[in-house]
Amino acid sequence: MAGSPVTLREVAELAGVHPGTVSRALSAETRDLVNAETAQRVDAAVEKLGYKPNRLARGLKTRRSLTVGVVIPDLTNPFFPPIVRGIEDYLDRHGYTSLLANTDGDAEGEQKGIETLLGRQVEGIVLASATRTDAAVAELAASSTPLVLVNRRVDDNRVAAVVSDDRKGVRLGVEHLAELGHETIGHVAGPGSTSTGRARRDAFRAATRRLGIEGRVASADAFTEVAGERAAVELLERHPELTAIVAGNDLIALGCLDALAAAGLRCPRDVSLVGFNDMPFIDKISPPLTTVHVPHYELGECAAELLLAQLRGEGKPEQVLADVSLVVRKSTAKPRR
Amino acid sequence: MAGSPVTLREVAELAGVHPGTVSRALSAETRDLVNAETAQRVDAAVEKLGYKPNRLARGLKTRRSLTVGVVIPDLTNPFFPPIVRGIEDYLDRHGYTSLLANTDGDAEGEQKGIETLLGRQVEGIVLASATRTDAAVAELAASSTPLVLVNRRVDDNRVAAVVSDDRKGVRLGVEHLAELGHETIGHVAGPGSTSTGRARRDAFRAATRRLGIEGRVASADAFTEVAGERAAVELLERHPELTAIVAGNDLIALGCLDALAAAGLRCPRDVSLVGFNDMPFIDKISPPLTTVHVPHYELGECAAELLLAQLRGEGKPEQVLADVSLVVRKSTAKPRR
DNA sequence: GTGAAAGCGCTAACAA
DNA sequence: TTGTTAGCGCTTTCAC
Repeated sequence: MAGSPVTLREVAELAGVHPGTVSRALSAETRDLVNAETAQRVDAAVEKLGYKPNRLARGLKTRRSLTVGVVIPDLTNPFFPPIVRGIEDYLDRHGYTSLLANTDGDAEGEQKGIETLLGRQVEGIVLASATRTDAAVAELAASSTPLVLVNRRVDDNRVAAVVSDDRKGVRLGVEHLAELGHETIGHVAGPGSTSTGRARRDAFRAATRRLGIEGRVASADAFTEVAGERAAVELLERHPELTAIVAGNDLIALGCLDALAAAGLRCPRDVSLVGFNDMPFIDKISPPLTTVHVPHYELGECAAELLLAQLRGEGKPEQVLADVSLVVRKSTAKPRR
Repeated sequence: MAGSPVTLREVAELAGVHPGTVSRALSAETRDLVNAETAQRVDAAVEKLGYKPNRLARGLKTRRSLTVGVVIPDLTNPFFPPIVRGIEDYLDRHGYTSLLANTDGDAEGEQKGIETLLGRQVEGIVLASATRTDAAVAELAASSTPLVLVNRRVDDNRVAAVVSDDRKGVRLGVEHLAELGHETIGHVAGPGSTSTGRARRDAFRAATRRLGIEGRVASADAFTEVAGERAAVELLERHPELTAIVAGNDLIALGCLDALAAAGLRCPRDVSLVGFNDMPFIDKISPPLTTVHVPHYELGECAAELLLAQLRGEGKPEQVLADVSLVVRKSTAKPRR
């Protein structure tokens, strides 16, 4: 059925015109440079032959691959697929394709991923794995490759980023807990090397202080369930008086749940728990997690939009803050008397 | 930092040799055709200039894009990311890259996705969205594009596929329930248009018959929670006597849980439930789901391996059956007296 | 409005 | 062992 691919040259022959003319007739921007009748003849030939332009060849000539790279820590972390789809759907609507790279959470993997993508002639990169002082990101930003960070940012705020409103999210969580009557609240922070880990921790400190609540902090060294559990165990040992925990994200919250269970504590009866992200399926766990909802898909779309704008040369790097909201489920309750 | 990309020509100039020689020196297969000393000079120039070969150009010449397409229903379905990573990791180790396409579950989306990928000059396709009589798949298979199906197969068994052992999985589930003492078991099947939906339903019928158990079947029209719930509601209404359900997959099992809750039934106290896939986080729900474990990641790796073998011209299309096992958690128990 | 010709960056015969 | 030449499939000046 496919045979060997039809080339533009063959279309030209069938239509009885020069290859250059076919090229012009087929490109939207140059189509009106060609006689309407000729253009139709070309269309007919294209149709008849089932011609599909070779994008590699086109890219070679135009020096545009119509491809962008997407760097994420790990596709199997359910947090990322919605972001990726947001990016891909947006790109798709604009004729672009994305290439994915997983870093598996380390700087080396990130560097390698970026290089692979660059070797594939991506025109720009959306990166979700940034650490606050990310060397690879700094290098990219210094180069001429358009770059947009998503979810996490770097300290240098000249690099474009679309992130969720960490400060507001945590504030909402703490306020919710305060309204329920909690007076001593713990926070299992994500790694301080990430903007999200740091910003949420700072926001936690600020919110508790403002509300006159006792805040206790422990740090997980990764946004994972096991790291969250370790930190939560420590937090609970040091501060058995706390009646609620705000977790650095949902995965860490899962770890907190493990730690609570291990300590013989029930959630929310003994300790209330608030997550961050509202990742897929987190409403199915037991107890359904009260968490800060982040519009993942839109985050991705927005990042893709910013990137394409940069590629078009429009608009300089920009920082976008996505709004968040608290979704109250069953992991929070009044503190036990 | 990046500047305008360094070309092979510039490397040649710096090394004082012909571009052709550089090309030879840089390709592993032809490297020994060139003087060791010259080769080193080339390496030095490459290093100095930070040369990165342009894969588009190479692909244009060699007619190999080193790219394969991956077609899945929806990346945000947590079932697929592990498969995709298995594919990508394998490809990566072999110098290939993958391009992703989401079909959103319909034939039209699939057709469109395939076309997009083909337009991107993919050398082959791994497809996870096949229906049993998939027209797009048939067309692809008839063409010369290497193709490997994963997870689901088509009725035509000449097309390569790596799928899980549906028959065994369901048998394990039914046997487990039988051992617990259940005598009337329901099955909420997935769509009969898919190989998995059909095979599991057939396996259910066979297993119940063999064990002398009453089997009751209802069909969901999609592998989703809502479709599963609808079918389960119907099943429960028609057969209130059943004490256990085998779901077509984990998402359908989630729907069954909803239906049970709506009917005021508790799991596993009133009705036991077995899923299929053991997808990420399904062990976190309430109650943790007893389900058939499928090695997703390995499925992906295996599919990628078969595809690359086809690309090398080795081995003809092959059918691979991945082994499964039952993982017993908390959603199954003895039937209530 | 269309043809001619050159060339994107690379590889692969063929010569030398 | 290395240089020469041609060309992958396409776009884009430049003439006509």
